[in-house]
Amino acid sequence: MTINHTIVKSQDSSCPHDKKVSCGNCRLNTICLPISLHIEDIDRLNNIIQRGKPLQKGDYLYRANDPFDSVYAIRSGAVKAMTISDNGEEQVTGFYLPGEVVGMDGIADNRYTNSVIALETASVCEIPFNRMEDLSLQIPNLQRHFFQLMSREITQDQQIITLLSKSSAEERIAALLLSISSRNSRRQLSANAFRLPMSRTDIGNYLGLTIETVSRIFTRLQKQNVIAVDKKEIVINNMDQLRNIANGDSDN
Amino acid sequence: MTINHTIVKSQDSSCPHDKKVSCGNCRLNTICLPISLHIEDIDRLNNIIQRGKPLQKGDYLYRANDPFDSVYAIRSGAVKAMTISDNGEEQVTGFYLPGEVVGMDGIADNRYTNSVIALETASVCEIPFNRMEDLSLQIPNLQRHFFQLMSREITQDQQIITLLSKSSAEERIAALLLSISSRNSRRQLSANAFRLPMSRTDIGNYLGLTIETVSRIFTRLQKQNVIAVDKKEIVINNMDQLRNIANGDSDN
DNA sequence: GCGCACCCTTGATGTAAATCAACTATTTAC
DNA sequence: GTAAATAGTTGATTTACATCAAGGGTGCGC
Repeated sequence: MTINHTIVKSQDSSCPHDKKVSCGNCRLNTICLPISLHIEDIDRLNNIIQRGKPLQKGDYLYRANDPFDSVYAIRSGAVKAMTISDNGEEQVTGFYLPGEVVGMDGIADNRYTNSVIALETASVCEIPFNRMEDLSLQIPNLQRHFFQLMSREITQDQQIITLLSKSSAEERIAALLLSISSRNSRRQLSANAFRLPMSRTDIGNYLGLTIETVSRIFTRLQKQNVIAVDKKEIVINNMDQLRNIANGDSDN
Repeated sequence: MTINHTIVKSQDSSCPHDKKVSCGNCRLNTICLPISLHIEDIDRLNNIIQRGKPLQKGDYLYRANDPFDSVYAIRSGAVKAMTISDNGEEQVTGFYLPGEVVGMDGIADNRYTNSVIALETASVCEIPFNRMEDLSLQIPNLQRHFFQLMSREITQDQQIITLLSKSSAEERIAALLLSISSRNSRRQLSANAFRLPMSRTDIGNYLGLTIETVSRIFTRLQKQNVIAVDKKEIVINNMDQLRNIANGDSDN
């Protein structure tokens, strides 16, 4: 466990020497920070960020109804956010990969509405929100950046709404694979071969499908030679066709 | 037309004398402004807001891909937001009633991702976003307020995701009716009797259902004596049962 | 190294909502 | 005021996915 955790960290975090991790030398900073931030501003932001909070698979980063005080940038690994509805059913509301920021649902009512759980060993940068707000008053670019982050979360959620409202099971799966692919390539990882950090159950829950349907779609896409599936390892063999499928202009 | 428009305005806007409408005397200001704002701050906000832009039914407030520069508070009437996906299908992403703020999807990329269309005669308060940002640097409560507004949009979108992912047609319709009911009551209007501003087509599109299904569910709920439907007029006869249905603990 | 649990796959059957179709009511247009 | 278009309802049929059921892999604990 500890070994595995260390390995992940040294592979994925911005710097092999843990104590020295800072926003200034983090290779994810083009994703998670405003590009236009001055060096001295990055330092000021870096000073309010708390690190060294590695999560093991299944650990909660926070739980729904916990009092809100921070948002978190994922530094390595992956997490899922989920809500529990009145009747006790879980709904996965998102997957968050390195460079992405989670927790903004908590701002509205000063309580998180989601719980966030590590899908694998993960490390995060905690950004205390009050301090970030104060700093935003002095660094307009930072204020703008957080407005943009939240706006992007809104537009992404609306894309999921469209997916759930209008798309077939096959289209949903294809869209999820493309989303992960493009987020990987933004982090300079392969767009064509990657490991899914989440289970089939999580995928089904997120996309409004049963686990059986998810499994069948993976099998079908593999038979069509669009992807190759080996457990959680995915290879996209035909990106164009996968895009066609996601867009519903499939030829079947 | 003009007559109808004038009537709506004098009924629904904060002040019968149009020129004198201001945030300070608007009866929606507890909904759309931070409660803790000082009077002089309200004036400063009021000064950047642009009014007198009444929309007729079917008018666009803005279109997807228009450059973003403002968010809009609905003053009277109702609007819908919708996106058009790659394959040309429309998806209604939200309905906005008086006191609610639309347009925050545009912040992320400086372009609106949604189009916003009036469902009936509607007037709006335009809030130029750059000026609001500048003002936010001086009024921390205003900055916080916008973070909260956007956070609330996120949590609401996530509720829709859950609805689409997990709920039956009947549950979806019940949830929409309850949502409109509670938003009406927040504006001191009846929670039990109201007029739906949107068509069956819009409802179906929003909830991921066909128009036929929407119609059948309305009929069914009426037969169960949960609601009474007359065209767009809705009366909720049994609020508790409607809530039960929305929560999926229905007795059928 | 064996057993148990969990995750995933595959097949058979059921069902809620979509689609297809016909009709009525309401609004818009001339 | 009548015609045409638009919006909504209701019924018959189809279908995509859920559900039910069984079995296979893989990994973890002892």
